Amino acid sequence: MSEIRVRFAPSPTGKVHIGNIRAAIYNWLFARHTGGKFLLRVEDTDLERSTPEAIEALLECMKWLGLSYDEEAFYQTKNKPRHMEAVEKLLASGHAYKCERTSRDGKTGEVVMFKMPKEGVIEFEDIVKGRMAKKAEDIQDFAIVRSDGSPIFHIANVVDDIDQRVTHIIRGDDHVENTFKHICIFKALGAEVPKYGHLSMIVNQQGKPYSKRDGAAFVGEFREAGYLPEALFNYLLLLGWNPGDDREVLTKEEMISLFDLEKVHVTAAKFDLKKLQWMNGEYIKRLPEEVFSSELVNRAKLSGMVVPDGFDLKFLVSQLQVRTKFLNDIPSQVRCFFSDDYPFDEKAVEKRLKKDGVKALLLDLVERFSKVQEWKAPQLEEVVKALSCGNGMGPWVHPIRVAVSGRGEGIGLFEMLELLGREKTLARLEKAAETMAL
RNA sequence: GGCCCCAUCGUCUAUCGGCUAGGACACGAGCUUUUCAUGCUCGGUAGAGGAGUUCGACUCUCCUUGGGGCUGCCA
Repeated sequence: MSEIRVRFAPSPTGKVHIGNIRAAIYNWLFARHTGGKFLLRVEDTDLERSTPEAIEALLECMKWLGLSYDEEAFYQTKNKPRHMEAVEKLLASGHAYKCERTSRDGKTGEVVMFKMPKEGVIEFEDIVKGRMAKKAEDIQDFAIVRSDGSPIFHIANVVDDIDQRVTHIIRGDDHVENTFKHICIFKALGAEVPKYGHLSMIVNQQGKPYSKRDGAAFVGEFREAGYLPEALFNYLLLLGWNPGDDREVLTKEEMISLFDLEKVHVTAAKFDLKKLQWMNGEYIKRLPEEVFSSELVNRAKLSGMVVPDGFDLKFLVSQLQVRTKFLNDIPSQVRCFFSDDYPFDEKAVEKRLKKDGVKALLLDLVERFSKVQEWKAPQLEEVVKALSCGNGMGPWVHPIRVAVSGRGEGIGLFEMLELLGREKTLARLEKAAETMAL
């Protein structure tokens, strides 16, 4: 058995759809699992959209997800001579013919048509869908060369697959019907027909193909929203495949060794953002502390913040990492630590500070906190505990939090105060008492 | 219209004829006697409908219904 070779063949349009990248993921895993080659073919025949920028974006996206490809990237436009060579061959052997035609959008001219067999059944064993069959008579002859002389997808795709010696074509479900046509081209060209595996589509809640109207649909958008590539990769993989047991968060090694194309689902899967979000949180939790830490510093910097001298970053990280679902949430979570210019959440202020007695309470706390010997979370907690007389600390905790951080949520309150330090804490409590509390 | 494909909790799914139908997300309740989380415990919700094959069907067959794909000088 010869080497397994699969390919990912996107048209670079600037944005990579999640359905498309899932096909790439499956191809990649299949290649890595079998020890075969994962090839990249850029189907750049649409000169309008296939700009260098679009190609760059595509490569960047694959790199981000860790979809490393073998050999050199193959550019479809560069293979045009071979496409036309194949067309000549088909013309010569009677598998194709020229004919005058008018296209849907009114173009008239001579095109080359592929001649479908008029009888018999075209069949193939789809690795994910099983036996597929279609009567040849149900498929019309179809164009393979435009009136302007350029080769059409069907012929280009098949010839490229022959030239790249692709053994397994793993692609979206929307290509099943094309497969019957393509098989005929392979045969007419005297080439070996590759194996096929068609992947179901990712659909929205209504069961329609998932598109940008349904939310983030392109890889770049998930990246910008603060998703980790590993989380997106893992989630997309699970949309139509599972290892056969209850494991869901998998390492790349596990994915590679467990992946089985035959166990990929035939049915369309609905995209569930909530589960992806959960998955992302799982990956953030698993991030090495120093990686999360530098990510935090970077994002703070990008938002115009600097870590103050002597700040206990490690402590902040330990508190923040478990509760971060999106890397993008980091700036708003750390602002109150790195800057005195932090925004106040209207609702939180209204609910916690604009209440009778809060002003007196905050001033009282300033008194009590200023007497604390050691500025550490447990000691600070003692102060509030004493005030609450063993009842819930809620009435004290909430106003303090809003006063010192501007928000109704965040890391543990006393850890927060410890990180802020005595000086800032007291100043902020006082200021809130003066300016906002009743 | 024609052709092809599909059908288990709200969602992703396990089950390759023996099921008291399991897990995860989401949701609800509780605990961790401070928020928000994390963690843990508990809970509800599923086999589209109808025939058949079989001792036995969610699993096999057929029909109905529902959904999707394709039907381009797009890819």
